[in-house]
Formats: sequence, C-alpha cells, structure tokens
Amino acid sequence: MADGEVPTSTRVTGGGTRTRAVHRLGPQRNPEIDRTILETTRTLLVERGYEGTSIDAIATEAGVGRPTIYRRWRTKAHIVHDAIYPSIEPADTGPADLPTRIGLLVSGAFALFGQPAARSGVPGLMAATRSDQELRQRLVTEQLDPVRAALRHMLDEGIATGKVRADVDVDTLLDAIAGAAIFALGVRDEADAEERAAALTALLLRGITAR
Amino acid sequence: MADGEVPTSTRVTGGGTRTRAVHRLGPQRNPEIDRTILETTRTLLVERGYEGTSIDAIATEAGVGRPTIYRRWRTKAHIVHDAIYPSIEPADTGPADLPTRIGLLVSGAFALFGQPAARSGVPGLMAATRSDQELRQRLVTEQLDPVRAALRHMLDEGIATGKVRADVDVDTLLDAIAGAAIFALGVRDEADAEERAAALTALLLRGITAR
Amino acid sequence: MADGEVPTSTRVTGGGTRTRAVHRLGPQRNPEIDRTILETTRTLLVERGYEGTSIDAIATEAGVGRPTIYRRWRTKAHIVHDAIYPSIEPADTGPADLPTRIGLLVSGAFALFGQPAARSGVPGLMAATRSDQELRQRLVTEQLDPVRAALRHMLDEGIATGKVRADVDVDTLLDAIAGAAIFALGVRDEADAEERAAALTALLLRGITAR
Amino acid sequence: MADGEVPTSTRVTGGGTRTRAVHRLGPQRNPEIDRTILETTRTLLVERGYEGTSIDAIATEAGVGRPTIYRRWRTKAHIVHDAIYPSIEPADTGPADLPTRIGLLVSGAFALFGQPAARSGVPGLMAATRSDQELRQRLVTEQLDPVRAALRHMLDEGIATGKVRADVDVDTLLDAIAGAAIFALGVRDEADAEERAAALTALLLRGITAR
DNA sequence: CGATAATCGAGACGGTACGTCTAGTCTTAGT
DNA sequence: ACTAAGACTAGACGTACCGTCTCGATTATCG
Repeated sequence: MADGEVPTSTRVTGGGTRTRAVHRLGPQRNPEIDRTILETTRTLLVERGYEGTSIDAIATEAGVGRPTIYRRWRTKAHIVHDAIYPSIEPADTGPADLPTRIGLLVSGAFALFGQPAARSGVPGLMAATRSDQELRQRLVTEQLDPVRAALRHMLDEGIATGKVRADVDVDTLLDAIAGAAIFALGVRDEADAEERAAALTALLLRGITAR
Repeated sequence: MADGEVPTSTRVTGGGTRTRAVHRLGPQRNPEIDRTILETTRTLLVERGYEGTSIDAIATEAGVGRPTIYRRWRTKAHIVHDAIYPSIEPADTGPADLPTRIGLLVSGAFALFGQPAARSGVPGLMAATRSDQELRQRLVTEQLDPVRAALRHMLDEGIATGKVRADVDVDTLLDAIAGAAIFALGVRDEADAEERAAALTALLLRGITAR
Repeated sequence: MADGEVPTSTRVTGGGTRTRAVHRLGPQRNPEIDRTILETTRTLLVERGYEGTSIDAIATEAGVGRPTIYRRWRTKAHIVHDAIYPSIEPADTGPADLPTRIGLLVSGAFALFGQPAARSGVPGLMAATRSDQELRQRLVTEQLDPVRAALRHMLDEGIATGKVRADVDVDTLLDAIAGAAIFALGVRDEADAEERAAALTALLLRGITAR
Repeated sequence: MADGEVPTSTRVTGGGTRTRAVHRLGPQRNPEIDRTILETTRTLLVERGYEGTSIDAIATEAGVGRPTIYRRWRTKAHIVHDAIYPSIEPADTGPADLPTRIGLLVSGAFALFGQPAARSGVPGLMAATRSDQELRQRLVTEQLDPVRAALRHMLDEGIATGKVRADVDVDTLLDAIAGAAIFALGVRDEADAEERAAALTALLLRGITAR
C-alpha cells in the first residue's frame, strides 16, 4: 500500500490467546477495491502501455470513481509500483550452495521484470522515480535494499569460505542483475526470461568466483 | 536530423559524375535552430526531468515556435533521443588487446548514460520506446546494433585466439553493460561513472575469459 | 422542518377524540442540532457566499456528520431556505390605516432581505427554485401566498373605502415590493434597508392611491 | 466580450483620414466560435437550467474544446452574462413624451428578462455576482449605469417641466423596474411579459407624476 | 431490564464538474 | 518555404462537492 498512514484495522492481542480486530470509527476502506484497481492497472499496462494507462482509464475500467483511486495513491507511478512489485519479501532460499542461490536470485529478477505488466510499467516507473522522491524511497527500501542485503550476505559467506573473490562489489553485481533484466525484457523485449536468466547467471558466477 | 522525411535539400545525381544540390523554393531550414533546440532540451532535462520537459517549454525556452519543432521531430521522445545520443559512431579502438577494448566500450557506455541529460532522459526514452515503433527502430539500428556488432567482433576474435569462452552470449553481455550502466546512473543515480565502469569491466572480463 | 418525510414523532388520531404521540424506538432527533446547523449556515452565507456554503462546510463547521444534515434537508437550497426565512407568519398589523400597513409590509420585506445571510442566500435560492419544484412550492405557499393574501386584503379594503384605485394589480405590487427589495439589497447591495423601504413605500402608495 | 485585454485587432487612425487595422502576429480568435458558444449557452440554459449548464456541457454541445472557452471567459457566470445581456446600448427613444419613454424602458426590461435563457440565467447570475467583483463591475457599468443614466435624464426633464415630482429617487425606480421584472419573470415565471410591463408602467407613472 | 431501533460522527464510495496543462495540428502574417 | 505566435480539438490531471452508503457507538423507548 502506498500511504498506509492510517491502517484500517489493527490486530491487537487480547488478554488470552484471542486476536481481535480493532476498528476505527466510520467505514473502512474496502480492500477488495485495492485489488481490483491493481489488477485493472496490470491489464491496462499490457493492453495500452504505460502512457495509455491513465488514471481515468483505470477508474473507468475498474468501475470505480477517480477520487477512490486518489484516496489510495498519490500518482500513477505509485499505482504502477504496487501493481508490479510484490509486497512480500523474496522467499528464503534455505541451505543451498552459492550458484543455486545466485541463480534463484537472478531468475527471480527476470521473472519479476518479465511479467507482461512489468515490461510495460518498469521503464515508465524508472522515469517517474527520478522526479518523485517518495517513490524513489519506496523503491530503494522496499525493493532494492532487501535484495542488496541478501546479495551482500551471500557474497560474505562465499568470501568467508574462499569461494568468492574478496573484491567483488555488491552494487556492481546488483546493477548487472537488475539492469540486465530490465534492459533485456523491458527494452529489448526478449521473450524467454528464463533462458536469459540462465545465461546471465553463468556469466556472473564466473565473474565473482575465486580462482 | 531525426526524421528527414522532408529534407530541405536533396542530393541528385546529375547526368555524369557530378552531384548537385537542388534547392526548394523559400528559405532553408536553419540548422542553428536544430542545435538550439537540442541544447535547450538537454538543459531542461537536467533542470526539470523528462516529464517536465514539455515541447511547450522547449519552444518557449529556445525562443522558437512549436511548429518549428514539430517540423523537425515527430514527438518529444525523438527530440530527447537526438539530444542525448551522438549521431557519430564510436571511434575505432584500433589494435588494442581485449581487456582494453572491452574496457573502453564499457567506459563509453557509462560516459554516455552518465551525462546529466541522459540520466533524466534515458528512462523516459525507454518508456516511450515501448509504444513508438519508429523510435525503437532508430534506437536499435543507430545505437544498439553498432555496439552489438563491435562486441560480436571482439568476442569472435577472442574466441579464435582462445582468450574468450566459446559459449559467451553477446546479448547477455550487452544487456549487462547497457543495463547496468542505465540502472547505476539513471536509477540509482551513482555519481562516479568511471569507477562503476571499471568495476563492471573487471567483473565481466572474468566472466567471459576462457579458463 | 424542511421535509418532515421521516418525522421523529407522528401525531396519530386515536379511536375517539384523543390524539396521542406515537414515539419510535431509539433516541429522538436533537432539535439543538437543527438550530446549530441553521446558525452555521447563516454564518457561512455571510462569510463565504452561497456557492462557498457547501454542505460539507456546514457539516464540518457545525461539528456534525453529513448524513445528519441530509436526514433533515434534501438539498442545500432547503437548508438556506430555512436559515433565511422565518417560519412564523408576519404579525398582524391590527387596525392601522393603509399607508401604515403598506409601509410595515414593505419595511418587513426590506428587513427580511436585508439580513446579511439573506443578501447572500436569496439570489442563490432563486436560482435553485427554478429547478426544484418542491422548493418552489414551499416558497410560494409559505412565503409568497401569505403576503399576497395580506396585500390582497389591504387593497380590497382600500378599494371598498375608495382610497385605492380599483385597477391595482396585486401581483404587480408584490413584484415591485419583493423584487425591488431583493434587487436593492441582494444585487446592488444597498446598505440602508429602511431608507430604501421608505422611498419605495412613498412611490407605491402614490401609485395605488385613488385620485 | 468578457476579458478583451488583448484585442485581436486594433483600429488605428493613420496620418490622414485612413483607418488601418494593426494585427498581431499569429492567428486571430475565431469570432464565429464566440457566437456558437453563446448560442449553445442560451439553448442549454433553457433546456437544463443554470446549474445544469456546465462548461463541459457547453463545450461538448458547441463542438469546442474546454480551453477554447476558458480562453474567452473566466467563469460560467461571465459566459451567461454575455449570452443574456446585449452588448449594444438601448436604442434612443427619440422625441417622445415621458409616459411613452418610461413605458419603453419598462417594456425593454421585461423583454430582456423575459427571454427564455434570461429567466433561467439571471437568478444564477445574481448569485454569482455577489462573489465575483469583476462580474459585478461589468453588470454595473455595462447594464445598470446606462439605464440609470437614461432614467435620470428622463426624470430631470420631467422635473424641469413640472411633470415629475422633484423627490423621486432614481434608484428606487430602477429597483422597482428591474427587480419587479426579474421577480415576475425569473421567480414567479409569469408567462406574459408585456402585460406585466404595462401594469407596472401604469403603477410607476402614477407614482412619479406630480399632482 | 434487556431488546430494539433510530440517532450521531466519521468517512468511503461512484459520480460529476471544475480549471489547468500538454500534445499535436492548423492558420495567420511577416521575411 | 520558412519563421514566430498562437488558436484550435482532444483529453489527462488532481481537487472539490454531491448525495448515498456503511460502520461502530450511543441512547431512548417499549415489551
């Protein structure tokens, strides 16, 4: 959710084992509408592209008033962000070896940016991010930082066990993964995301491996 | 010139070996105006970002009428394209070794996307490219293909001399270079382009080198 | 009360001659809230004019929910009507001579339309009256008809005693009084209502007097 | 015209007897569009009333873009003003006696406010006039003042020849004429404007006549 | 006394209109 | 034919109200 300043309902742990929803006064925002709007946005991104996805069009197509959208998101870019990026963190890869873990991370990136809606939306989002500081902040803290931390962790473990060169730069690796995925899928419009992910994984693994 | 559909003067091959410029009636398009418009566009991209760089604003700022701009470019994206991308091809690196040549190519990419105007303009351009086939064509043939060919050539030479792995994919390499540069400079807004270029060069060289 | 469609209590004629108040369950509408809303409306009419007096603004300013207002009045125009027009009929002037009685009537009109809230509200109300038949009905039966009847009565008496010309048209007189008051106070925004009332009274008395 | 700040063409008296139109650069506003918009406004006022006559509706119905309307008029009230009030001054009544001249003036007022569009538009315009100082100014100087001056002139002549009482107040007379016309036609929605005009003329003439 | 039902403040909702801004086309008048 | 200026249609933007609705809390009446 873009703003989330005033959560509609908050879970409060009662005296015993019960959990109770504490409501504010007045009606709650209907979370079903949030889902409808985001779903409609994804559809329109695919059908009409980023520019063609006007807030008017989303509202009409979702059967919703324009103010209902503005109540939830400040700008189109925030809607597209929520429509494309998952709010859940990447599943833990568990106890796997480095190549597998890097491979999963790269595949994850290519899967994310390979969604039809993301191919259309991400470039537009990147442009919007440059002039909207709040959006940039969300992108960095919600998307970039978690991945960066996961990558940092993998590299540190690899360096400790001597499998990874000590001079590997995490940001360069991140740029290569995210950038390549966006460029291949969003700009060059490559069809097969998994194939590209595998090729990049191989290239980067050789690039970071010691010896 | 972006479109050139209506060239001001046309080269006509005369009867023999002579080539002669045939002028239309009336005054010719003033090429000084082209330069002023592109320069103004670069300035506005830096000052107001891609969205804020309206054609109205360019016209006003350049002291030029709007039709004067539309006579030269079809859309804002075409102007931004011409304002950012050099029309000249990259100078041949001559007889240098593979690391040097790859390094120069990566540095070139980071220098290009590190221009202040490019940082703002490229993401917007990427978005526009998705819905404008003509623009995509120009981007591919004028920018991407030459670089791809140069890279292909380097790799082939390296493979022939056994310095480069035979299974290296040129598109993956291109995605990693262009994508990483755009992501680092346009999205993450990294300040030092050269430093990032050096780190990526090292990573990729290790990734493609045989043994 | 404006509409009274859903009266809080309803008089029901019992079996015999008794009349009994049948109360609904639950709390009764708080008449204090009615007064607060009308008072707030008058204040807002003066401070922000008719257009600026939104129902939202009234609700906020009166510290009341919007449905609380809609439960009582159908539209803004009905609220303004009740805020401006007194629900009590004009006190009978008793046994006075014609000039005095006409003078009192004119003064009454100028006093009514000279209220700060009425100056702002009446023109807006006139506009609303054109498209709201129910409002028009209330205006005619509650405001216009009583005055018209009183005027009719005065003229008839005057005609009977030979003091008033027999051909005086009551509607023309009514138009001249109400119209002039609204025009002078609501449109021209004349400050001194009493002075204008006196001048108009003199003019009209000469107009209707026989000989 | 509402704004007229930048007249499209200005008549300039040349050296001799010649008159020359000095044009600005660029195209002129199309006066045909002005007429279409005002005509459409009148139609909508009759069909949908003042509130229903949205600028959107005018634009759509007139086949014109919304900015084209805003380029000419600041608010809906200004459009309605121009749609209702004639820009020409009342025709000179020539050498007629006082009753005839007053009669013509009153008839003129009733004819003006009796137009179908004016019946709907004038009350709304009165409301808007209270919060728009520019509009009020136009109303006063363009409509009220000329009539007031004409009336003043008639009364002065009448007073000089002993036909009119010296104490007749021109504003009171004006209020009675304009107010009665608006009230009879715009509020009470009287059908026969001429009949009401004749009755009011008779009443007022008796009111102002000496003896 | 407990169930019932209407009140109240708060605010979400689908709509509609507002007034502004931009895009891209077309027209005018001057060079 | 070009230029600057700007009018024009089209349509998106983000805001403000409207009138209806639902929510949860409160409170007076009635069984």
